[in-house]
Amino acid sequence: MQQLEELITSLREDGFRITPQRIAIVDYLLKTEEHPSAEHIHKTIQKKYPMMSLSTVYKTLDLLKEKKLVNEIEVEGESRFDAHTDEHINLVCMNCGKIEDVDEDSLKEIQSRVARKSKFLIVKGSFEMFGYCNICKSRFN
Amino acid sequence: MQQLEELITSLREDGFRITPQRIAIVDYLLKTEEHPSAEHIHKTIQKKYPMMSLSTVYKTLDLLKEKKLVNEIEVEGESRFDAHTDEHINLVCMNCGKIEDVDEDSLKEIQSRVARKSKFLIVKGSFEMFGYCNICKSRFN
DNA sequence: GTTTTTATTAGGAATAATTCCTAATTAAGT
DNA sequence: ACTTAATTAGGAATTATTCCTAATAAAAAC
Repeated sequence: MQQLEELITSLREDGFRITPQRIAIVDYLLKTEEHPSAEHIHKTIQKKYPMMSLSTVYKTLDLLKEKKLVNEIEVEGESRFDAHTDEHINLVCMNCGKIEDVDEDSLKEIQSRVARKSKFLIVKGSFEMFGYCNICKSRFN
Repeated sequence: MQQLEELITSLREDGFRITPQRIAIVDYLLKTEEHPSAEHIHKTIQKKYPMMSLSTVYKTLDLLKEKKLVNEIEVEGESRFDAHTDEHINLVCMNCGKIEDVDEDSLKEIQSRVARKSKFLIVKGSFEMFGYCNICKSRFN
C-alpha cells in the first residue's frame, strides 16, 4: 500500500516515532470507507492487537488531525474520522449512522467566495447532509 | 415581537402547554445572533428567572428541534442552537467559538442535486466553515 | 372561580464521549 | 548494547447530555 508508506514517512520526517499502534490506526483509516468513531477504530484494531488502548487511539487521531491527514466530523454526540481529506459532502444516515461521501465540485468555489466576502480567515469546511440511507429509508416513508 | 407570538401559537395549536420557561427560551433564541449552547441559554435566562433548570432547556430545545423551529450544529463537543432555520453556512471561530451566518444561494441547488444523484433520502443540510473571526485572526498569522 | 387531569418542571443522579494523569515501555539516536 | 525522551496502557477525571421522579402548574371540565 503506497499511501501508507507515504504517510508513515511524512510522520517520521516530522520527528514522530513510528509505532505499531500508529501504523495500525493509519492503515485502518486508509482502508475503510465507514468513517469510524474512535471507539470503533479501537474495537476493530483490538481484535488483532489486544492491548491497544483507547487513549492511544484518541492521541493518534489528534496527531493525524493536526497534520491534516484525517478529517473529523461530529455527528450525534460523537466524532467520526475519515482519511479522505479533500473537501466533499458527507451523507449521514440518521437511523443507522452510516456515512457516505459525495463529491461536489462547487464546494471549492463556495469556500473561496465565502473566504472573500466574510471577515473570517477560513481554514476548512465541513459539509454534512442528514437523511436516511438506501437501506433505512424504506422504513421512513 | 411578531415572530414570538407566531411560534407560541403554533406550539399551542400542536397541543403543547405554553409555560414561562418555553416563552423565555424561544424569546431568547429569536433575539440573539450568537448561536448559544444549552448551557449559555440556561445561564442567560437564569439571570432573570433563577429557578430555570438546565434540563428544561434541553427538553425545550428537543421540542423546538423536532418542530424545526431551531437548528442544531455540533461544534467542538457541544451543540449550538440557532432560530434561523433556512439553509445557510455557519462560520465558526476556532479560537473564541463565535459563530456567524453567511447566506449562500447555491446550497439549495447542491442539496437538490445530491438528493437526486445519491441513494439517500435527504432531510436537511448542515454547512460549516471553520477558521478565525475578524478579531481572533490577527493572532494567528 | 374551583377542581381535575396530566404535561411540564426542578434538581440531581446516571450515562457516555473525551481528556487527563502517570508509571512502564520502547523507538531511535549514539 | 546503552541512553533518553516520546509514547503507551490503563484507569481516573471531566464534561455535555440524558434520565428519573416528586412537586408544580397549564388548561380543560365543571
